[in-house]
Amino acid sequence: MLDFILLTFPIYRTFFMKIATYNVNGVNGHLPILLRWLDQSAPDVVCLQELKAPQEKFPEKAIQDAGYHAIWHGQKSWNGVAILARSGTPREISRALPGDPEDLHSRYIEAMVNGVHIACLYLPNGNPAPGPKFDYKLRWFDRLITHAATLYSSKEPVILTGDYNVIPADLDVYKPENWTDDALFRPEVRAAFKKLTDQGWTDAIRQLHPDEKIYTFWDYFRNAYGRNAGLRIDHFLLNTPLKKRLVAAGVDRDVRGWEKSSDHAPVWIELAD
DNA sequence: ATGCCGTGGAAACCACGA
Repeated sequence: MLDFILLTFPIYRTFFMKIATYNVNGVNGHLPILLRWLDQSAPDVVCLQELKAPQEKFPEKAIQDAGYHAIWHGQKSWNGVAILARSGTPREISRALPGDPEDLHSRYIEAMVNGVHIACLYLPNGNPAPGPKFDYKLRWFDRLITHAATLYSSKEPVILTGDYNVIPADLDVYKPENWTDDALFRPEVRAAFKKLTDQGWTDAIRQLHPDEKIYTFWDYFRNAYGRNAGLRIDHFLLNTPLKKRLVAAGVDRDVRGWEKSSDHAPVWIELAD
């Protein structure tokens, strides 16, 4: 009943902040999808990954016209992350994950938005494993764990969100036995995710939906979406001050079914003010 | 089980994604 009231009368929605993460798989290639989703879902804050655009080719005007201020860290061809906010330009804190000045991938951006400290991340895929790409993934994960410990101890509201390229548990993959050797599911990677969450972070989706099969990614081929052969790899981690404010979390699953969609679907949470 | 699809950039194929 409370849900009915809150969702039915728009005025009540203003008491909540809706924050989303979306791996767009090409911010220009999938711009129409992004704009359609922004219009329909109207999140207050959005973290984007896989812009696949250099700094100067981010579609700033279209994003502005949709009602969002943005900061972004682009890169030619690959990676690229952004934070969008309705309320004003996010106050940027960092655009690199500390710990390796040699790492030039655009996979991390951090900002203050509406009093919340938000880290938007795109963790390396890591395939094939084993190999140099998998090593890079594990090193990147180590740096994230180190930095997350610092953020966690700050006591201010903190969100770590984005595409983690991690399947945390059997429940998060349509057929676990097919993924045992994959860089998204290997024991080292799941252990790293556990080490991170053991700092005290709350996995928002699992907090509110502990037993539900929920996916955020479906492969483009083999009719993966039609068969619901998906993975849950896009996550929201919240620190203790925000855990108490978490009122809803979900996946805009239908977006993945739109013509010319990204292979990921947007994930969102709602926080009480 | 598999890059069978899709993006971006360079070159009319290749790297990369998960």
